[in-house]
Amino acid sequence: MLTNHLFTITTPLYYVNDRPHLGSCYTTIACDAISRFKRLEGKEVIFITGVDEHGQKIQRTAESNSISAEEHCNNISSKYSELWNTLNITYDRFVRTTDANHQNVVNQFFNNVKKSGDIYMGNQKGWYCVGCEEFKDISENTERPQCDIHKKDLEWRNEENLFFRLSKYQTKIEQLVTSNDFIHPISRRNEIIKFVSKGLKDFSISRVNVTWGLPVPGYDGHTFYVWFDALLGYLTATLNNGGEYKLEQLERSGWPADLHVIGKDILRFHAIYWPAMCMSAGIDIPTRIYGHGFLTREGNKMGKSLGNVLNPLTLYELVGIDPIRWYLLRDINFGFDGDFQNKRFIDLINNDLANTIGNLLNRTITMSRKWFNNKVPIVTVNGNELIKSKSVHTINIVRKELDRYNFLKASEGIIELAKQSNIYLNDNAPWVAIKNDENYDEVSACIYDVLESTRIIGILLQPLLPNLSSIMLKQLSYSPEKVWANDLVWGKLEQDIELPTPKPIINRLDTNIEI
RNA sequence: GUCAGAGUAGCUCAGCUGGUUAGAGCAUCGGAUUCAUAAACCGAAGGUCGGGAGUUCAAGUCUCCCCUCUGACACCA
Repeated sequence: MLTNHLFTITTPLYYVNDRPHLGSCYTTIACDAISRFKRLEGKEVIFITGVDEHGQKIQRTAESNSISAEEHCNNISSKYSELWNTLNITYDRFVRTTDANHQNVVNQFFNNVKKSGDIYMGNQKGWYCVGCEEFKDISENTERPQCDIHKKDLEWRNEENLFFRLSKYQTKIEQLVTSNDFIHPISRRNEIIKFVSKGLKDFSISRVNVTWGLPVPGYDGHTFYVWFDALLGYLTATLNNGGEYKLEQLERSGWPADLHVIGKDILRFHAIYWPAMCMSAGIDIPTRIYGHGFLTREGNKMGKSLGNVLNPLTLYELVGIDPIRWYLLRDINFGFDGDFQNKRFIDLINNDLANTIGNLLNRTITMSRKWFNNKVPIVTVNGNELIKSKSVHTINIVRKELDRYNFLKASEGIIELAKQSNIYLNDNAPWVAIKNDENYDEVSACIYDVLESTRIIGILLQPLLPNLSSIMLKQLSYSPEKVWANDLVWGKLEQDIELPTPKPIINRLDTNIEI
């Protein structure tokens, strides 16, 4: 397999403690946009997503709902896959850490790491919060410490755990994280560099009191802790291509991942633990880690306690997929935090999609049909070069920015072309010119130019708004190819072909709706 | 607490190595138009650039102090 034609991208494996929220949607939609872009650029993409299903927290949630952990995981996992299907996410693999094959991969990986001499038995002791399920960094001499979050007394625990020798990889990890392209965005890279420079400590990879997890081979009572379970899901998913689940098969299956897209909260584990683990297991390390920001709502954190969590499914049923994607991709600077604002959401959709782009398509097709026998005009004179050169310019910008995962800049470029096209129409006023027969050829050229720039807008929107894009192109009687290089050429719209009656490509949102 | 980043029009942000009247989009108001989803187009208003001091012929842009916010500071799925 020609690996340079492959592009492997992953979302995090979402923890199935609760149903999916807008944050996981954001990550997944970003990955979807990247995947679609890469495919359009001619790559063969392996788009991996999935769920992380083990751990005490899940066990406990299941218990509180009086169902088995398996049942709980099945419920929530299907909520995820169903949501991705509803949102038309083009994922190729959906991995569950409860898959039998996953255990197989985990065992192989663990054995490799063990052979490298990087596993040892140690003691994990400290103040432990049952609610948080973690050890707190509080001095041993503290009397009756409490958990800040749960306001409960902490328990002193001294637990036998297996450890991974992360400290051994200090130098290699330092080199890795300081290299230019490994961690994005740069602000986060600096945090990681600083963290690593303070010295890496070994970390525990097993738990003794958690039954809902994968057993560690050779160590009775131990189950793998999250990082030696969940992260390996990427490998399991990569190997899920009809072949054998052998680590030796990874390289010809699309590993290493070209891009792990994750939330900033788990950056350290992906940028430090994970590559060190891969080095130890003798497999290639991923090429790039991209930590994106979090979403707030009207300036506040989204959370159950505030009762302001935005349910993606509700939002979808209210406005459809295009507004959601447009808002997340065009308004949030990928890599930074974003704020979801009701008013801004509505303004953005109505302005960009309905008014600027939608109306451009509508008015241009209407004119073309009205004056050219329901068809695309036949051009006999050269049009103004302005819109053509503007289009070519926009194509370059959008491709360049998408290649950097800068959806915001790419979107702005597209909007700019739509604005220029609207201005071009207003400046040339073909509806005035057409009243004089002498201008017929000139008007043909003008309308064709704008139909063409609108087609290019439709093509460029494919990775960002696949649904809206396809509606636009259908109205322009244009069928795009799988790879967009040939579509992104001026003059591809056939002349003298029928144009159907245009319909609004998206309805304006009522400015009074509450999301 | 320590370190890092940020505080510029109502909102979201641009403003590279200091240099003429501080920019954009959205929101607001006005004009004009009708091909179009009362859309597009043109224009106006709107900022003592967090506060204070300093360097300089000149500071949003450099230095110092203060205030506010965000993030990191190891086991947070």
